[in-house]
Amino acid sequence: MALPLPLPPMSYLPPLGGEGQEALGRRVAVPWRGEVRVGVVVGEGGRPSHALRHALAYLDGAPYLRPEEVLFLEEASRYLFAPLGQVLADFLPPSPELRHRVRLYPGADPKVLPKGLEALTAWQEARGFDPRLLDPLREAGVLEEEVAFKEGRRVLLPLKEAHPDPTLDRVLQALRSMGQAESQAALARAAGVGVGRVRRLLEEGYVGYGEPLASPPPGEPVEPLPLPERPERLNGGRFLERVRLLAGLVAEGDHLVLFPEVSLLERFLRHFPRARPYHGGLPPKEREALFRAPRGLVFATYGGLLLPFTPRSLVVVEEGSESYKLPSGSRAFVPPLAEMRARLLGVPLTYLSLVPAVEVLERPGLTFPVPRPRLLLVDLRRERGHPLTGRALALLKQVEEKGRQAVVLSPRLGYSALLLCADCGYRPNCPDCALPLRYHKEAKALLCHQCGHREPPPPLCPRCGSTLLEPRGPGLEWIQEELKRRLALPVYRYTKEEKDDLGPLLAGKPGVVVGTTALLRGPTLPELALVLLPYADGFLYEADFRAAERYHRLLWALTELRPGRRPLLALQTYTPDHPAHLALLEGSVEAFPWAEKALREALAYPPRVRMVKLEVAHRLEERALEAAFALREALKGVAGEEEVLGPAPAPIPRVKGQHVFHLLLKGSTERLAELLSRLDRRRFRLDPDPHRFVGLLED
DNA sequence: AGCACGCCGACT
DNA sequence: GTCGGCGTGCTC
Repeated sequence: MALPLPLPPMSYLPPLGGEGQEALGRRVAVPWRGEVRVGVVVGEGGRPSHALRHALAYLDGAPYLRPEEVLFLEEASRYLFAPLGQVLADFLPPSPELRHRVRLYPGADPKVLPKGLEALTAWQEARGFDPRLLDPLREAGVLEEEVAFKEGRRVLLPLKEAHPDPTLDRVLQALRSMGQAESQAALARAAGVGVGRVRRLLEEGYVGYGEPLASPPPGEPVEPLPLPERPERLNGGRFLERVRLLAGLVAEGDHLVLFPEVSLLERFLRHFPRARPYHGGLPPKEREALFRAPRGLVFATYGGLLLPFTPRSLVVVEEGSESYKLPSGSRAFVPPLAEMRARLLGVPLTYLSLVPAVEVLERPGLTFPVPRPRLLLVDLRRERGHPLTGRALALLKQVEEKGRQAVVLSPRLGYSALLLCADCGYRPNCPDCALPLRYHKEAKALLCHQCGHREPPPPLCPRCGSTLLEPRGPGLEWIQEELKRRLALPVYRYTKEEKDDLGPLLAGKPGVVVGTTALLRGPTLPELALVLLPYADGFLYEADFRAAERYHRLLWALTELRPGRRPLLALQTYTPDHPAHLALLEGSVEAFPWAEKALREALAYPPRVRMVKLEVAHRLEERALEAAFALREALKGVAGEEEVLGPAPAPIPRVKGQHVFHLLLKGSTERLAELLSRLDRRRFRLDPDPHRFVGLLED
């Protein structure tokens, strides 16, 4: 039985009265450290080395997971170097709440009840009793327990068309126009009548309780673009062409389509009336319902991988997206798991994306022609003007004159202005992280974007006393202000945290939006004519080997910000001849990934070998370094020179008051498992497929 | 993960 | 003498 906790499976005896029943894949309630928790049976039999406890109850009539899903969990656990329970925790939808009642077995002597538990001669809700008192009774076998999932939330639904009584009919029609009501009182309020009227309708059978309605799927279907053969990857094309290609791949029968994030899933969903969404944003009931009976065309985020059905095929959309990386738990990167799932189910898998990930390049596939981007490279080594060069301003002026729209993209808030001394080069740092503090003009404060540390800016340079201490670097706020100063256009802001109402823009009014990459997930601007990156290199200067691949993918994604038309993409950059730029000028989505792949081959980076990251962190640098070297030491004689990299300080060596060191291990899954088995897992955190090297791993 | 236990250095 | 951080073992 596996609990959704970072633990390997544990053994229990079947629930009393449940002996001999099929158990594999069923959910069970079990006593766990004094409380009751929900787990899934992942195996049967075995020879226990100690006395086992009884599970309390099966929670489902039929298995919740099939043997196929259990096998997948086992394989994924091996692949991710994570306990099976961790994988379960990552992929299982959250369990509904438990209703747990207890009493003393009717035959038992009430004298066994300790003080305070006398009430247990009758059924009682288990919560409210100290689990530490209940557990001994359970152990002694005198506690009768009843465990089941709580009844789901039920809503009021109309059952008939009309009611002869006009007053009651008004209430009925109110419910019909609402679709459903939370409660009798809610309906009465909405209809402006007393609850008595609603109760009458209920008694007469005109309304009744039922499951909440699923959200209605809108959608204008597209003409499918069928292919003679099913390729393993499909790239390029326009967005709508990829939608049509997908429609061709999943034309009939059961299919599972994975998306990196909900916003992209919904963009596709508009064209697939047949598709059912499955993701964390759905009401739990809806999600649960699909999990219990998955079929048809399912559009899902990563959790869809555990849906207990065998689709005809799997499609992974935008396999290179960073959003496939789970930030916590097993820290899995999803596409390889999708591949594993398809292999175990014996069904084909297709990657569908604009720019192929380096990892999938070698698969047989099709790349469709892409409209050549309109790219303008502004060389910051030659052009004057900061943060906006003369050329950039001229472009913005054009947008203004023509009454169009522009997007100005800043590389995260973290790159907002730095406070720099023009005399001595002094730059204030965060006392807890080894990061320069960012100057936030609106807040008139220096902020650490990593840990949130905040301090007032010094009036003079603390090092040389100069008055020339001022903000430098094109931060989002600075750019926003500069735009407001130079343009008559309204300026909007769009970040993950702060989303201005873009209503006027969506209605076609002119304006400029300043934002982060959150803009890629935002609404489509109908009159978008210009996309400007005032500091394109900011996206490139990140300390990991995938930074360039990400940047290239970002540029291509920007060319699709306004499907159907091609806004001008203007980049202010110190490296105009970067291969990613050349690839766009060439109009090739594949050229850069191929070059990148060759580079990775030469350096023995993924995908040639797997790489895992071990992270050691401590408040004291000495201790962190010591622990990191201890890991290296433990591998001495076991691992070869080329299999271990580091320890090295993390790109940002101090985060949240902790000094961070990394150790990288390279090799096959089996080899890595062997190396990791030599190490004490409590001494480090593991990332089984690192994509970024900045920051601390989350739990 | 979360908890108990024991060790050890630090400090009122 | 006590407190808190840290390593270790364990959960069925």
